Amino acid sequence: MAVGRAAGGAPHDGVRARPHQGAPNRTAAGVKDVAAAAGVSLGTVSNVLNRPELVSPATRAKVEKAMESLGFVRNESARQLRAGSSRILAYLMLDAGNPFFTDVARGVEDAARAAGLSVFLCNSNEDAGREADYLDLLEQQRVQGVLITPVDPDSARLTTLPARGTPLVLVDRAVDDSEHCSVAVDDVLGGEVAISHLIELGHTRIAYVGGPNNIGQVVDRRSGAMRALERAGLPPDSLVNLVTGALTVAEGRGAGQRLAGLPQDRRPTAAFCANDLLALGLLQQCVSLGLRVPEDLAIVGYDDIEFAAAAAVPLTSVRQPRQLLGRTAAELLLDESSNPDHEHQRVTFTPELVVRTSTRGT
Amino acid sequence: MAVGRAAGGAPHDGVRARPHQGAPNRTAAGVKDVAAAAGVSLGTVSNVLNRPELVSPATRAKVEKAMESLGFVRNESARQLRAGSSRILAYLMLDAGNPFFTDVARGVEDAARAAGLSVFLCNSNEDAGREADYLDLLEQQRVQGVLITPVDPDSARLTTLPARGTPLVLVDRAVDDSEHCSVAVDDVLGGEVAISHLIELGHTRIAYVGGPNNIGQVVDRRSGAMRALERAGLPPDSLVNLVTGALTVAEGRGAGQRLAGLPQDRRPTAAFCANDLLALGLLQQCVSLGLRVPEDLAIVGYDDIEFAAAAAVPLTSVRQPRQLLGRTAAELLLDESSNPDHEHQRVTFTPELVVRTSTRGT
DNA sequence: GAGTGGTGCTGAAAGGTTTCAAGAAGTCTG
DNA sequence: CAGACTTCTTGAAACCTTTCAGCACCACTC
Repeated sequence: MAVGRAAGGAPHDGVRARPHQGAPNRTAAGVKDVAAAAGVSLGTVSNVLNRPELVSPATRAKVEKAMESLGFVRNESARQLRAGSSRILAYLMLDAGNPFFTDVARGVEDAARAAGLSVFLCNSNEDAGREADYLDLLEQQRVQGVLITPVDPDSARLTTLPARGTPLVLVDRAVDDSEHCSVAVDDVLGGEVAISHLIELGHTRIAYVGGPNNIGQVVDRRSGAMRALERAGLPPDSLVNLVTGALTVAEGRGAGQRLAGLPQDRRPTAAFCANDLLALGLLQQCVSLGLRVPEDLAIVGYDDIEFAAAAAVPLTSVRQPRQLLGRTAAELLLDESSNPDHEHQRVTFTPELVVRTSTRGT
Repeated sequence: MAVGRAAGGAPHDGVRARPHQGAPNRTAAGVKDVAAAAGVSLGTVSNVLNRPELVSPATRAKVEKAMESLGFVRNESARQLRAGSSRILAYLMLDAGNPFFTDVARGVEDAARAAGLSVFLCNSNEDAGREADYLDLLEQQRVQGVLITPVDPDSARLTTLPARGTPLVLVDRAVDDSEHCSVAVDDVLGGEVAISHLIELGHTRIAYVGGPNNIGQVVDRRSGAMRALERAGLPPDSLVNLVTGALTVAEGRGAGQRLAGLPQDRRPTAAFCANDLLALGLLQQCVSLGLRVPEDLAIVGYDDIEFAAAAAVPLTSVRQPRQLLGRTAAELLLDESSNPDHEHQRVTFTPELVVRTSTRGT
């Protein structure tokens, strides 16, 4: 058994074991037992559970008392097997550690709750294998529907699921097919807005920090950046690619290290990061290596997470309507799973640049 | 149907509807269909699924081909109903938006994955009602076990679940009973360490920012703070309580507003926050209202989340072994659910003070 | 060639719930 | 008071899988 270990290495008061009073674990009471205890039939118990209005108040009370005293807990597997429907939605997130996605999740939860459903969160952690495992699991569970911000938007699984009857809505990712609903923010536009802002401020050598390149958001935001350059008549190599292994603070620090290490005449004067986690890491590392932000390096992030405004230098960022994204996606999913005339839709929101000190200075 | 709305209010390209090719939705193929297609019996298909080594390679291949071509997806409800066991753990988090808990969740996931199980994340969002709903749901789902950071550690549900056969491990909360395993960090000690640090720096009027008071962590960290005062021979009213409604950045800002509004001779010279989210909000607000940190106000946070180091003024904080916490909890849960000789344990880790600019200055 | 052992497959039962057609008891209506 | 409704309750079937005792077959062994 694991033993208490201190954060700092020194052992603390550690483990205290106690006798385990032999698990009662008697097989749980079922509807049958409740029926017997209440002196009614099995069907009546089920009615109390599912259509209480059909049961006379007296009988209902009897049954409910029996349930209470037996500690009856309905077996959801059996219910779902027979009834054929689940009361659960799942949101398969790209990175649960990124506040952007937890904000989206909050929107999902609100919408689901309003419809009387519960939400299970799953975290693929930017790993295609985990994503695939979770999709298999969710399909086997026969959940009502799946919301997903995919690692790989071209995965075959994304089409087989809905083809076999599990509705699936793409979140923060638009796909140009007619297989799914999707809810997204225009990432190309977001990239364009960010870079245009930097160009207006006079920057002509700009780093794009993001990766890996199989993540759609990374690619789209870069193409928006390229579009902005083109529009401004700047050559494509004005954008210096700094490819990261993930969209995390740690990777941002790594990028900062690389950037600060460049000779000053080749170093970009501004950086646009594919998300705020990268931007915060980059910012922190650059500042600690002695670069001034924004004088030596202007930084633009993406997502405008709550921490962006509280950073060492408040971060200019591209804001997305996070909760609305989640709410809308959940609503589309609910429509798809319950409305026979459902039409797939692609909803696109517009991002908005929030300018702060990291580009504009004080 | 929801319509695309721009983050900034201006409509964008909005919705694009496409015809929905009449859902095939043919009732999914079951083992029976697979058996028929492969020309074997039902039991054999089940064996291929669960004990492939009992089936001859030739037959197995036939069956697998049939599964493939029929798009067979095992019905997990039926499996679980018959087999009686789930392959899922759940972690019911206090606040999915707090990076501390997502780090814990990562540790849980790693341990579960190593044991071949999957994890569903649920978010109570500091709401006792939601927490209760989720516990009901999870019990009905008959998950293998539940990890929980409870809103209310004294809730009756926390004892009925294990009494009825669903193992439950408390995370980040030690309870002094013999009903559960628990994994926690010594919050009293953490509070004491934080305040001792401030006292050493000469502070004698210190604010404690945290709430609501039904959250165990808030209470424990405060009693640690009181203990430190006592030890130093300072009167109890050296600690000024600033009660918040939740442990969030927004509430931290609110507290900052209140704090900065105090006349200078009554304003505390230091603040200890019940977590880093509060501390970051407090820091941001105070700085923007013109207070210098740490000169006018020293700040200590709690959790040492990744963003603490990247804050406007890098934050002194009390670090906890987050992933280890999750991993250990999951291991205890697995032991409880599979080892008949399981003994409940209470594992306690030691927190560690990480000193940064927000107290010590540059 | 009768017995022995092993391998691979079968078929029916079981698991806990919901559903539904039908029965029972009670209430009106004329 | 008969008939027509209502209102409740019942019991069996169905959902899809896993499990397990047992059967068929084959290859050996003495």
